[in-house]
Amino acid sequence: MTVTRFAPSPTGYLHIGGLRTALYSYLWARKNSGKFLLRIEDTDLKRNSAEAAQKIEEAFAWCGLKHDGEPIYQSQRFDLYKQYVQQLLDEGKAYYCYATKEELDEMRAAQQAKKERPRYDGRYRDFCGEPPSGVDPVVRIKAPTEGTISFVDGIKGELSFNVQDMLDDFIIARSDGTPTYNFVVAIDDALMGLTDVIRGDDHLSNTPKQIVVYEALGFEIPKFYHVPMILNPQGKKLSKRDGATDVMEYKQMGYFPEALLNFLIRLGWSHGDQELFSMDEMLEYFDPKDINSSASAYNAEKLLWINAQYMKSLPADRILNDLQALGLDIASHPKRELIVDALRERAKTLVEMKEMAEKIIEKPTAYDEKAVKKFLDESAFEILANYLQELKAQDALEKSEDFETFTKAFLEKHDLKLKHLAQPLRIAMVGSAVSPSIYDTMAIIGKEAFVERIEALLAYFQS
RNA sequence: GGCCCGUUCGUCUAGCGGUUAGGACUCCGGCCUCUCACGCCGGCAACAGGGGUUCGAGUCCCCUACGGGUCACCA
Repeated sequence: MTVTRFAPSPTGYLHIGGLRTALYSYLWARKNSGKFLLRIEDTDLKRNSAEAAQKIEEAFAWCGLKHDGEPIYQSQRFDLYKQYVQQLLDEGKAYYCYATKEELDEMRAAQQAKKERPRYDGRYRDFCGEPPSGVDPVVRIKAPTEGTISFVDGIKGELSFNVQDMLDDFIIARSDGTPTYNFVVAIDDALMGLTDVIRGDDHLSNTPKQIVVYEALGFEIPKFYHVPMILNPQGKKLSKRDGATDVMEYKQMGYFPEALLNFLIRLGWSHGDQELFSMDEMLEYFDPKDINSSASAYNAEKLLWINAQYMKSLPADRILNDLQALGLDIASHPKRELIVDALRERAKTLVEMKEMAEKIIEKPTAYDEKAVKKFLDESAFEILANYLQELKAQDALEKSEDFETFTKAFLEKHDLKLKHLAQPLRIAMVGSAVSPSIYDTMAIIGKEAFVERIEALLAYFQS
């Protein structure tokens, strides 16, 4: 069975790059009817964690990514890790190192002065004398001192690292007894039954270290996939300064989670020429072997376009629901579906749609000067006054078509073209020369309010 | 600096030895049209450079350049 995981360190929120690797892991597990697990890498006790984990769960929930089982917190498994440290100690595969930080700093400085790679020199590797007093030792693992460590990366292909310039006897337990990252990752991945480790390629050079741990402990080595990073539009590593990196910010900005996921899956992965993928299609087509081996730059315009595509196709009640969450209360508006359908081809985000809807629903508080100047002359007022009079005499105008029929009859009767009337009516309805179809706009506003708005416009310019 | 990974239009990408190098976003034209959008049609635009291998190279190999990652008692 395929088992994958997402293993963030608690940094406070779910990063958009994290979401992409999580999505890849999620898809691969689900596609193979396997398991997708969540593990919080909080071995550094100096950092927060409960709150950060909650943020990740929140973002997952918004995106519809479900992990299997309860999240695993490394901070709660220290006893377990200690057993493995002891096991390696007992088997002679690890040892206490009494070198102080100062000593190590000195050693590194000397190596760098000689233009050598900084690495632990193994001074306590075979030490069996009397330990220096007053030093809390760290535990180091005995890494191989020569040869190569090779593995096949599911994305990058066959990889081979020369032990001499990658490894040293790295620390697996700090002087306070807490275990370190590369040690616990290997243990947890093995114990959790991981078959496929999909992670950012910033971890690529950790992999040989983790393989050392797997081998020392006799665990089976999983398959690795190192996913290239997401770059900012300038081609540099994506950072907070590049705008929205927190997944939940996209919710605030009016994006659909489906669109964000669609955007992220296409960043570094493709299936022929297809751009839009439903979750079912993602599950059908996704395979980590098709992930690109080079980094890709974040492109906000493409995301906006994808969101617009979802805006056009998502069901109206779903969109209504999301608008409600953004504070637009039209759940009981009689024309709520018409509002969505009139705006879904114009608004690229929910926030935009909310603003556009408000512009129609609320009566205009001002009239756009340019539009007034361009479209409201004497004859326009006259036409508007006539239109108003006949409109008031009409009853039972309800649907867009009703307004259209009425308006066309009016135009024909007075031998006018629509262009004489459309823009003046728009200004009356929304205060500017831009709105959806005037008939839809009329229907949304309703006959009573429509009459009032024309009257208001005429009154405003009579004084 | 050592090691590792990478390099097709501005961006995301297709390509898996023989293509007029395809699609998408952006941008620019045009059409549609009650405005704005949407949609449709069209256009601009790329194989980092240099060596090989081969009848033939974007595709395979090497070098150079550039970009990224990583070298902690962080994860």
